[in-house]
Amino acid sequence: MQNSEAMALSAALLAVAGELTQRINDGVVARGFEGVRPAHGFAFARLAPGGATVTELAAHLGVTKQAASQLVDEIVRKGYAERRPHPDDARARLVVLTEQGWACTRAAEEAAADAVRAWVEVLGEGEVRALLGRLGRIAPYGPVRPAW
Amino acid sequence: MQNSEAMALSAALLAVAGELTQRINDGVVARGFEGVRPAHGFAFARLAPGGATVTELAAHLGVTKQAASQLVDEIVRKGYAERRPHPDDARARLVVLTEQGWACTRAAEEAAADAVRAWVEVLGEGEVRALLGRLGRIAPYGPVRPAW
DNA sequence: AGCTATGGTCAATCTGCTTGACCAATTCGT
DNA sequence: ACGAATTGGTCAAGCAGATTGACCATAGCT
Repeated sequence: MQNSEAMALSAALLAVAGELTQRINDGVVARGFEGVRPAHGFAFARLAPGGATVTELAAHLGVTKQAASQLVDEIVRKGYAERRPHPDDARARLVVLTEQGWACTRAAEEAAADAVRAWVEVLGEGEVRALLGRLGRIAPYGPVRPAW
Repeated sequence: MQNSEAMALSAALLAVAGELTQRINDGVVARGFEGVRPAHGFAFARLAPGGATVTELAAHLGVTKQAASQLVDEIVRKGYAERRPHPDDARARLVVLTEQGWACTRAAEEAAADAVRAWVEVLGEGEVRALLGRLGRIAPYGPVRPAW
């Protein structure tokens, strides 16, 4: 495979990812959740199952814990999450989603589904599923980082 | 297609795109080009054919022309590009890559090819080409923006 | 008990980007 | 042809999100 093809693939991937992020965020805002940024969505995804500590969140987002702490301040101030005492560790605090935080997460899922629906219209459902399967096999572990 | 699947697809796409960006940038740095950020690569891509004005670059990157101008200052200072008078418009200046800028662009292509090669080993060349084809059909127009 | 590692915050600073003001050259309208 | 509006570009100030560094409280190990 030629270098230029690799570059074209990279460019297409980045363009699609950037567009998708934009669409999801716009969709969330359009559903009435103001003051949310894409990074918040990735935080919510980590908090959703059963909450997380600031340090865990920092690792998930690939930033310092100070930055994660600021982000938590922000989503707490906006009513999407709250800090609760950690059940097992008196040093730690468990950050959990509020009901509004859950609602915002559901809105993001709907927005993602809307965006993907546009792809299904172009490629067909089977192709999109195949895309998911292939991406899943090359997706890395490690923190979720901005695409640039 | 369920919302949760759309979310999984989005997450996989973002993860792959983020990882790819990281790898390309690391590869460029490893080839001896210091002080370059991913955004520079996208600027180089626009400048490569025959140069561009600051305003065109701003449109391509989806930022203000002031931000684009700063970025040009930076890559000029680092020796990757230079400002030349515009042949047709005395107000404008044409920003073109230097030889070092071209070398850096080639390094980025090689790094991209390295990253894609890892995918080929997992999926096979045919599948990767299919991926490129599918992404190409859903890739948007418009500026290249950070994935978040 | 003591020592070290870990979770978290406060404070200062940096970087990339935005808004706002402005100048020089071009293009448009009559 | 000539003044008005538009366009290309820079300067300056300020903001937002992140980083580094210092510090405290609790845990865990020996």
